[in-house]
Amino acid sequence: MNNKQIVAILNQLADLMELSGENAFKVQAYRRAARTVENSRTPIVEMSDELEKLSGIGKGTASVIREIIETGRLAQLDELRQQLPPELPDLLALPGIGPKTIYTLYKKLHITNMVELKQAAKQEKIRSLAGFGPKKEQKILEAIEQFSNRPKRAHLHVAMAVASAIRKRLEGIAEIEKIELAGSIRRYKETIKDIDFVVATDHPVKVAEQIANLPEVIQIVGQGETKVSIVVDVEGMVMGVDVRLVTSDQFGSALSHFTGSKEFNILIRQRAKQYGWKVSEYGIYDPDTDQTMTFKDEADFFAQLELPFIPPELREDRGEIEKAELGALPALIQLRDYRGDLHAHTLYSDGSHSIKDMALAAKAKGYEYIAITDHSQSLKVASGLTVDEVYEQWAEIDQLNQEGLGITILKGAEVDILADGTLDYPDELLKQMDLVIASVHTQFKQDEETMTRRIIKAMENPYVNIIAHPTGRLLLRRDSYEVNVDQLFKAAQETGTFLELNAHPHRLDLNDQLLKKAKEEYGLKFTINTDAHSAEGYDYIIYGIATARRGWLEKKDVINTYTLDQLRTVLAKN
DNA sequence: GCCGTTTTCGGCCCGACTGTTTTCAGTCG
Repeated sequence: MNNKQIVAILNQLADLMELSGENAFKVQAYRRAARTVENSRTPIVEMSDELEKLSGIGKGTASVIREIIETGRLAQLDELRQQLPPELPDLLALPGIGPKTIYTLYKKLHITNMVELKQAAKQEKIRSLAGFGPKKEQKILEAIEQFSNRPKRAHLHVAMAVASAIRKRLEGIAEIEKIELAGSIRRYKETIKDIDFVVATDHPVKVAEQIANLPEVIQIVGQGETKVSIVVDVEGMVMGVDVRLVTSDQFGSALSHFTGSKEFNILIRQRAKQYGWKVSEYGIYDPDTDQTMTFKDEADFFAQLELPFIPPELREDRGEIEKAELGALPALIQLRDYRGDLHAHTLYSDGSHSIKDMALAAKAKGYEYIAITDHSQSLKVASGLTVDEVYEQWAEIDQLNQEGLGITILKGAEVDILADGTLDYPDELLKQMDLVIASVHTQFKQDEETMTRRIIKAMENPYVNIIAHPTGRLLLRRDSYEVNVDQLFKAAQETGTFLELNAHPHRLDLNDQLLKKAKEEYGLKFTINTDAHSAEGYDYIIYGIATARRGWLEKKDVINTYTLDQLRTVLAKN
């Protein structure tokens, strides 16, 4: 029973309790406990005796968790499952429909799934219930309609593209004084549901009207004096956008409020409470003086609570407030610290530019070095290189380095880790490379033990420097393969292997939480690479840096910040 | 169910918006 499984059971319990009309705070307590387990450094199984020490876990939840650990199930949950129709929780996914509504519909009209709900709404059975009316009924029908074709979560780079198009529009509205991105996109979360902006203006109604009339708008979800919610279509990318309208005096507190995360905001409010104050998007209210303090800048808002500026990427309730209080926030890595990309493909395999073009593009970014790492021979779909082709490529690299392009090109390869953990090139070839990346591209379905052993075996090869995209996930498309990350991190530590943070917005692998864990518990160093398949691919580095920051990484944790000499030293593994 | 520099009871983050209501409940972020 791992932490993830325990989290899933606790959350299911919370969902079902909520649906059966249970006290909302009780539900919240289980959700909070689930969160604590999720963020726990050690496997919960190993600390069964001291569960009550964890914040948010008391006697009740502790015994629930113990039951899960010992029996693998939870009687309370099984009971709720018996009482409630199995498809009822699915209805929670409908926008605008919450647990209270679902519970009432179930109790009064015996609605148990989406089909029955649609039928009841169409037959106008819902409007007669107390607290319901024709509009609510209509909303339910629309929610079901939109459910299948509403905007889904988007990859970060897609959301960024939409955001920048909308930002340009906002910049054209005369009454707007200041614009800032907020919400999860400002925190660089790996996928984005909708885009938040905070805008300063003295004419909110006028501004709201102009925003609602932008050419990209395909739906107006809501429009008030403080907020416009729209759905936009930017070159086929459909996303929800919320624009919050405040005065420039309120901008600082509003920006913090709408940047979140939700959990971070709760901690901020609790902190304000210690001073006897109340925090809202409009400022900090002091009941003693009946005054609301306002803040033009976010930093001033934090300062009022005796906190330094906390970078948005850290605002996730992972200990950042505690560290900020002590003045011990990490000095997060920045884009300007980055000296070169160590994972790039060319025309030799499945890239779309030549070695020279890739090198010159890297130079144009201000890089000092770049590693060419095309695929290895068995990966036929990506035109992996035979041994002979590798030698050909090296001749070209030698030639270019001799010509002197103003950037050093390193000889490398992204070598497949075969199903049994052996590598796709002989050691004789690997040992001549400046750096060797190893990665899994096949046989994703292996069980955890096999997969873990497979990757560790590759790390044990004396010539392997880097494991690329270590968990193999594809965001919004494919879960990571089964692998024991603790064993992986331990092996990386013992063999001196660097784990990659793959910056491609479909991957971002390792993710933020694993980076933090690997750094804090195993003291690992990392490499951030874009896995560029074209010159434009280098641009994704911003997502790699942002994810590293979310993982609390500093300059010293990332070998791409090293000078060429320092880099060569750490790559000379043996 | 959790928690305590307001400490073992009575709170639990706060406000906007919507739809149902003549004062509020549900949902969302």
